[in-house]
Amino acid sequence: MTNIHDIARLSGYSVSTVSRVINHQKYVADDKRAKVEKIMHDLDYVPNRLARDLSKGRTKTIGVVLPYANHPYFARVVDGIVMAAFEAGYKITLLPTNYDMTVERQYLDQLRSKAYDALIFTSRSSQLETLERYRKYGQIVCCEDPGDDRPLAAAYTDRLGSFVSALNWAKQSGYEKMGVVLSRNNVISASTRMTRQAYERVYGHLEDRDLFTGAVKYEDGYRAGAYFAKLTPAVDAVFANGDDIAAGVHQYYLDHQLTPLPVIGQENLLSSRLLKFSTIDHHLEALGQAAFRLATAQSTTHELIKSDFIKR
Amino acid sequence: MTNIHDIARLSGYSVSTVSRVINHQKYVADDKRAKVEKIMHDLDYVPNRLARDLSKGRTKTIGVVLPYANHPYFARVVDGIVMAAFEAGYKITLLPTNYDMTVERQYLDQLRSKAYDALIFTSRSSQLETLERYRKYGQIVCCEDPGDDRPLAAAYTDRLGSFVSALNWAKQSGYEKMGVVLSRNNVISASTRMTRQAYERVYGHLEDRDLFTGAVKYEDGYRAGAYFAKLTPAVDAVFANGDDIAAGVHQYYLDHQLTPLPVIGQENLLSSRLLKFSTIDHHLEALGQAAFRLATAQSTTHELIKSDFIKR
DNA sequence: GGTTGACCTGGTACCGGTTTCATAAATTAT
DNA sequence: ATAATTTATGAAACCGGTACCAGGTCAACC
Repeated sequence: MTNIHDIARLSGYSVSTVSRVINHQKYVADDKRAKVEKIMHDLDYVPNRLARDLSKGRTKTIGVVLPYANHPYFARVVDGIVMAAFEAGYKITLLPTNYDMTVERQYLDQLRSKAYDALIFTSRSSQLETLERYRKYGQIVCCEDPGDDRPLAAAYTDRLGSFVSALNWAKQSGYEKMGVVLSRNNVISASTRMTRQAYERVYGHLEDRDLFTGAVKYEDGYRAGAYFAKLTPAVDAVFANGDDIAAGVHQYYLDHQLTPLPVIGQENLLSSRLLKFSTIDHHLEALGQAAFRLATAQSTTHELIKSDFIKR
Repeated sequence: MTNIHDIARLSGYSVSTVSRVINHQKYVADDKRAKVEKIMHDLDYVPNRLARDLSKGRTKTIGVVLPYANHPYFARVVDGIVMAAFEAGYKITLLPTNYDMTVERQYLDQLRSKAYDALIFTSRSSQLETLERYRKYGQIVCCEDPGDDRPLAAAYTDRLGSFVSALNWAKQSGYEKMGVVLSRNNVISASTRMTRQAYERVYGHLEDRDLFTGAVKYEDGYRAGAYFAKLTPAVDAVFANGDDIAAGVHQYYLDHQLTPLPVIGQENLLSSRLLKFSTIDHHLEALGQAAFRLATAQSTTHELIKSDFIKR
């Protein structure tokens, strides 16, 4: 493989000069520049990116931590990140965790090892304190509100506000008893925390029996539908953590000739449009774009993306 | 930033020994190994990945070329790739092209510059010849059948076979006139080529007026629905290049109180299950996994993933 | 007792670039 | 005419590792 020294030797100039030509810097005589460029072209030479990155100490690569790739939420966020990164000439590496803290830690160590300039956590299993400890090795962006006193950059949607809007609307629509579907029932998940908080604000204490957890996709929603269909006292409507999950709940009732249960979903996916139920659009592409911007900045700014409640 | 030389100096041993400790090689005395490990730990040392990769000449990173990230087809393929890569300790970088050949060329040049060990083309705009020319700089996998005599690795679904099955079923079901929806109406797209081929085999010549092109998402399908609703002579059914697009066609007819038009989609997405129309499951995750395996091998093997036609 | 081979260690070239610094010539300013 | 810049170029250190090779110790084997 031909390298910069070969070009230097063959052209008769120094590597410094060749480097200047490669990087389009000034202070190279026109004739020499032309000659070096010709030789580079003739030898089919391309500078080695690794050597460059090592020398410069940055990779122009950002790692995106997510549980798994094939989920509408993450797909939309990633799309926003990838688009913004493309515009800015950055590369995006996907880092799946499957919610494994150990794996997350490995990615944080890769940040330490300079494999990425920054990490974006679209979801996390580790404590925020853990992320903060790695802050000194590179920029870290998380996609939730980490609280004011935390030295982390953050881009997040207005979960609490939009959840409260949605639930208020549900209450005013006459749904007295509201069921809830969540993914992870733990305190790490911002979505879970905000849902509970909004629920308490609007409906008061959330009874365990009105809550179905462990739902990440349509089939889980279908199972949730089966659960709620048998529940007494019955719920009047269900607030789910995603449109496809809400669609599952809805479809279970349809498939079993029950009176359709009103559902509220999230993300404004195709399923909510097809089945015409209300949803919250979190503008996840915008979230991704914001997250990318923060990843390339060095601040610890927080950026709020407004969500829209879509009544159907 | 502390490096291997610091560790060597502070421990009193050579960089060779430290390197051996880092890489868990034998031929290091236990006491020295312990001392070096302690110093590495105390100094919070992590070896620099870039330096390592440069020295080794490989990155354990694979670039995945796709038009854009937020599309169910690519999301599923990428998911398969990412999972397989995770298992194998590889990293995946997403390379969006927006169908721009110039951008594709840039990614090929990045392969040349050793930024990736391999490239997977889930879609392409360039000619196959172009990809072949870059084969010598690294492994290249494409997700379509490149033909037997081409020196490219390939993983692809049985498009032609499954399309013929689907269209045969449609014909036998009494749909005499079949409309078709496609994305790109050019010869580069394997999906387009195979659809036309299957159509000719089952229905004969595809009339231009029975073809709607430029469809990549639901809204496009809806527009296609509007087109077919006005078409005379009308079509009896529509074969679309994706479930969400088929859903759009279907939904247009529903929304306008027309007799629902039978549609056949692809990918077995949620929309086809909700609206209960037939579809083809191309097992895209399996496709992604196969593509990854080929990317890390050095062969130019072809791998066919069987598709399933799902009648509904 | 000498040869063999496993074990241990360090020196150093190498991967392929960037960047600082020194030097000198050509311009420009005073 | 001289001082101060600007332009042009190369030598060499540096980024932070890996890997080959040489050299030395020590037990086993013939």
